[in-house]
Amino acid sequence: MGTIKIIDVAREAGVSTATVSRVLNSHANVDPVLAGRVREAADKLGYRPNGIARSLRRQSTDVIALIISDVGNPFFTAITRGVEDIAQKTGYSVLLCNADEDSSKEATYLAVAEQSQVAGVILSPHQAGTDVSALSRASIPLVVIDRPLSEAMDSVMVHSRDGARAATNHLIDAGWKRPACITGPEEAATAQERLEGYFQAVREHGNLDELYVHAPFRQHGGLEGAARLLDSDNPPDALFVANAQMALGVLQEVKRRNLRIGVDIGIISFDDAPWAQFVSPPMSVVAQPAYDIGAQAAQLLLQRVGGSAPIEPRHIFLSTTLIVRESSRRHSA
Amino acid sequence: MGTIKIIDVAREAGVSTATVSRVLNSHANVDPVLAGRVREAADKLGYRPNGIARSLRRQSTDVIALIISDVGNPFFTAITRGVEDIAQKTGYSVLLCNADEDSSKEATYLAVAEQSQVAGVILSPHQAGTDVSALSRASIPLVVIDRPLSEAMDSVMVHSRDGARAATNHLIDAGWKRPACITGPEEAATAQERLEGYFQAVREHGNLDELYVHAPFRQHGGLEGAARLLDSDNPPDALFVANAQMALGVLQEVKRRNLRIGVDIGIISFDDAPWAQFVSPPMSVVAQPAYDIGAQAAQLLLQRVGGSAPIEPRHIFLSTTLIVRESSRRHSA
DNA sequence: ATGAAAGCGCTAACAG
DNA sequence: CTGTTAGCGCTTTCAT
Repeated sequence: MGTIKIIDVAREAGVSTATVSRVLNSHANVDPVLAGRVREAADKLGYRPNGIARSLRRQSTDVIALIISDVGNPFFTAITRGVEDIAQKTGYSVLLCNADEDSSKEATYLAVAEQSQVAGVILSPHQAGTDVSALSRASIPLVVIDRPLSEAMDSVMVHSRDGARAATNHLIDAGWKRPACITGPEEAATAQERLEGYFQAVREHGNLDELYVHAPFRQHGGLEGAARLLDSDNPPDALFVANAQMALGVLQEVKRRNLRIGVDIGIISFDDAPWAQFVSPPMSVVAQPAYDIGAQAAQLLLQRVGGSAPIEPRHIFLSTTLIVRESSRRHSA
Repeated sequence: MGTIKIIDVAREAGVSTATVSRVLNSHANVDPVLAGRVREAADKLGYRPNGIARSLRRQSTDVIALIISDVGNPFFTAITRGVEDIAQKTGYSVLLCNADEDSSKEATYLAVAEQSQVAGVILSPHQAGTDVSALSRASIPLVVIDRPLSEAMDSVMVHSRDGARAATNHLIDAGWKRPACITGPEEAATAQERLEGYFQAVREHGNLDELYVHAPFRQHGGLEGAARLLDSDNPPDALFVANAQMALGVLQEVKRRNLRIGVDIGIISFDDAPWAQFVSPPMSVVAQPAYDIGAQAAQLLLQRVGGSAPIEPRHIFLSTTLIVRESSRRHSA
């Protein structure tokens, strides 16, 4: 049973393929009678349009690709919702690609996006150097989120550095004496920015050591980072952690060492994960407006797709919010 | 600057398009010299294959679609990793689609999958009645996960009922007198199964009331479910919660009411989310082998895609693991 | 081993 | 308002 194509419908309805195409795409100027016959025929035969052929001909599709760094990170899934909500309103489907903090997977998805001629892509680049030239050559609009790209592009970013600085300052104000920073891998711009924010705060307070480690943006990264820091000669008494997944690892290691959070050690992390207020003690965090990042990025992208956007790249910056809960407070033992 | 196509490369290299195609697809029997010229030309012109055209001609693609019920649910993101790891090994890309517990979004993605002729799809159907006939008509292999479909299909499922029964029994054995169940929406088979498991346990113990509510598989669902149950005349003293996101909502409501977990109320939930051991007190759970579900599903699918699968649908059943932590233990006040 | 040429299924000029 | 037809860019027989 070969698939039914437009010509089969045409024959069944006694019209030309052009007419079939017209009614199926609800073009104007089609005799209602013929239209009826066509729809009937299509129904009867169970005709299903071939999207590939259509795309090839039209040179366009109505899907956008969202390439995120890690599906396991609630920050990115929240972004996803923002993108989906906006895209759906406009009739676009969003295909999610999990680059998994891996440049080669990212490159694969970028290639898939390019070769399947998606209408546009939203990307959180693994590194600033990520090569997106294929997209521009194919004139596929791109908006960059979370991490900047060396090339100028529409983007929506967060003032990570300020958030990190605020977090660290909060730790110091709360009475902790040796705050340290567990940040992401060196190649990640957000990791650097958060580290810089930490540096700023520490320097503002003078005579404080700069204590930090780089580690993967994952639970095990947080665990390892905490272990390294805590094993050092003059260990920190407070930790600023660069993302929620790492924070879980930190919790794990802190628990293993039987350290009392709020007494032996203070903790604050980036990202207000759904669980943050339920861990013990409730985790203080620097919340990012994840949903908005997604929504705004989608808006920017859809404007470009629709052609209603200026030539120059636009940059949107969003701010973080410091949410103080318990893990960062200091109580004497 | 029109896009470079295969014929441009052919001209540049002084060969036919057929030859270009052959070297680019590393077919055998190509003169190394010509092959070199072709590659050089392609490089020089910056040729990028058009995947759409290729797919149209080949009538196939190398991407599989994974349609999940909710990206925000760590259970599904863990499945995603399993699928990705297997797919990648075989050279397939996986496109993730978030149906968001919504039949119409699900239908949209099913249509996208069909029309873009993905090699196969892995789906966690929103309802048993989800219409996948379009896929079969297009002979796109499908494997169903998590929730069954009325049609016979390759599937990988979990013995939810047994897990639920074990969880409830554990609650009873721990000394709780009025265990209740907060399960998902009625249309979700997993919600029903978990409820049935709860019923089984309760009935095995005789003279226990059957206390339960249906609610969305989300945090707010858990919150609302807990509120309704706790507001009833003769409220439960223990809660079996049907998924991790709901459990967060339960925690929220329980906290709001200042109920002491382990004293005033016992809790156990489905799914061992990354945060489960860090909430206060550590959450007892029924763990599902999420990664394996994904990996096995991908294996099943890839066999069909490769044609190396029997005609009859295969069904894989995986078991849950009861992990007792603190939230389900009972201490006198 | 290479090239010519026929489409894959659809849409959009262009004619009528 | 409808039909004819020329491709979209690529792969793959079929000849040579």
